[in-house]
Amino acid sequence: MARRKRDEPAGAGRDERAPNRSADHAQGRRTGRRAADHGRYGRLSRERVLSTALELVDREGLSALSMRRLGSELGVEAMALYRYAAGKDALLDGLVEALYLELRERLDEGAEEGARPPAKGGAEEPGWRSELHRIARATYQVAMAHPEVVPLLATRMLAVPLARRAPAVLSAQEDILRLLAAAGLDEDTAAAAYRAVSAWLLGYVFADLQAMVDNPDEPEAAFRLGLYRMPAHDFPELRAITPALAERGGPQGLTEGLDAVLDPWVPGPPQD
Amino acid sequence: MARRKRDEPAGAGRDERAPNRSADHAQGRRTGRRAADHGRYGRLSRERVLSTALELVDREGLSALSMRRLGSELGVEAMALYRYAAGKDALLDGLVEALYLELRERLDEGAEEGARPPAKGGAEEPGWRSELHRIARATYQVAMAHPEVVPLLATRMLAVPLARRAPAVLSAQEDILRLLAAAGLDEDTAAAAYRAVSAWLLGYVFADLQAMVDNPDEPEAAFRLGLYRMPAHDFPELRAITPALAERGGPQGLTEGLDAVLDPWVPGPPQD
DNA sequence: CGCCTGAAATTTACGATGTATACGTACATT
DNA sequence: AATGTACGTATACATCGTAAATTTCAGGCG
Repeated sequence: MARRKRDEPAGAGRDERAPNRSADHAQGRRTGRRAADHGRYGRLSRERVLSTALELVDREGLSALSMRRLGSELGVEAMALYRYAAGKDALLDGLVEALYLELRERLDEGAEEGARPPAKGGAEEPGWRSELHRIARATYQVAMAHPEVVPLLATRMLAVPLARRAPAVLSAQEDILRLLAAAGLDEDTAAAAYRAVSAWLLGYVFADLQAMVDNPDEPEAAFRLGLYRMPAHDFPELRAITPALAERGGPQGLTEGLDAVLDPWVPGPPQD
Repeated sequence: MARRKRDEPAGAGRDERAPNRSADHAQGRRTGRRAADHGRYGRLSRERVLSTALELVDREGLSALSMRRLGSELGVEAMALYRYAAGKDALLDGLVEALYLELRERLDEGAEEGARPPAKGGAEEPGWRSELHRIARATYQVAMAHPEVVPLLATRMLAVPLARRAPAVLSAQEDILRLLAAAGLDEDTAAAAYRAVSAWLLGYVFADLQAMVDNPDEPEAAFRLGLYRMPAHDFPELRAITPALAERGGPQGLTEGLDAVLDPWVPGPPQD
């Protein structure tokens, strides 16, 4: 019962502080990397664990992510990872968090341009809608940059309750809610609109990533899509439209749909 | 090299024919169930495997589904399942297929009422929109009846290319496309509209199933949602709106949003 | 300097999982 | 009754997540 009194994992939970003291100094060099080596490239850290995991998943897919494999990728035994993520599930949640951190980065770096189109003529806020679009586009970009991680967005969203999500995740949701409030929506309407927005964002990303390609190396389009194996006369519409479905909707499809989805909830005209 | 010449798994692929000849007769009884017992309750079949798997997942969650566990649920060794599903992934695809079969059932049984509101006055088809709503509602019902399977809808959709999907899946998609064609959309518009519809359906279901409850047994609502663990002043909007978010949008939220999502693509007025 | 302490990473071990391969067995057809 | 074949079992293996104990390292203190 007197377990875990000392030797507690440092940042296994959602603790923000990094467990390495001098973050980037290539330390452990003093001894000339003699024994045990402490990982291939200096000490471990939650950040290093997560970013390496993200690279691995991007490169080889979700199923390639195992504790041992990630460990070896970091030059470390599997069990060493348990200091930085409480378990595999926590690691996956960490990947989701990493995506949201990247989203935040993307949003921040794109923030210093055309600071404010200083309110046209009416009493309408001009800012909130374009801000929402900006968020949507950035979300789309992040998702397309890490398609292998996208399933986790759905999976973990159904697994970890809102209140337990990483701050990076919550803050993205808070951003959207703030914009909806700026649009003048009262609390109940904002809740409905928020659900619509998040449903659309997620659904659109999934729809756009939908696996269409059956045989990637085939030069002929129809064969690439595997059309020949679709029962020809049973699904004529589907067969006819598959090539068009294989194109991506892109970010503008996202923002257009976003306006449409928002339309029932906001007072003003949708676009102009 | 000369492997698998005989003894091929019968229906492991997407083969439709059932491998048992007399489907429901409680066969194998002639010998008085002497030796080996052939499973606890008569022979195996793809249908039995899938429906048992579905029950198991509904009851204990996706992570409870393992080959051995499902085997023992059927009174059979794990390897026996490989005659009916080529592997675990194929089994998961089978679960998705089962959901679509249930969708089909639900649609068929609800079909014999108010056969046709016989075209009001104009040249507009009145039927396609309400049919789409019907499909949406049925989809919602199926998803809510099997929430543990819903993640698979996303996961497998990104994993198996359209042309390889089960007929039950394809036919559901074909249905939607047929309705869009009936609405007068040309091919390209129909493709865009179809993407919007499927994105919305999927996203809405996910949004509505989003895990909000942190501590189910708590009588106080705020505690049940885990609000106390959400950094209070960092996410004020989110915190204020969480209780409203905990309510489900329900099927009417789905159909309303569906109309909104469709609005940019269809010619006529949205509702009337 | 050498020791000590707590943190970081390793070692070892266990049970569970997916599945390849080989084998048995019962049934339907002849 | 013989036989071929569909169906299920038996055995085995590599890999997985992770609990527990152990070793190794870094740095503050005498």
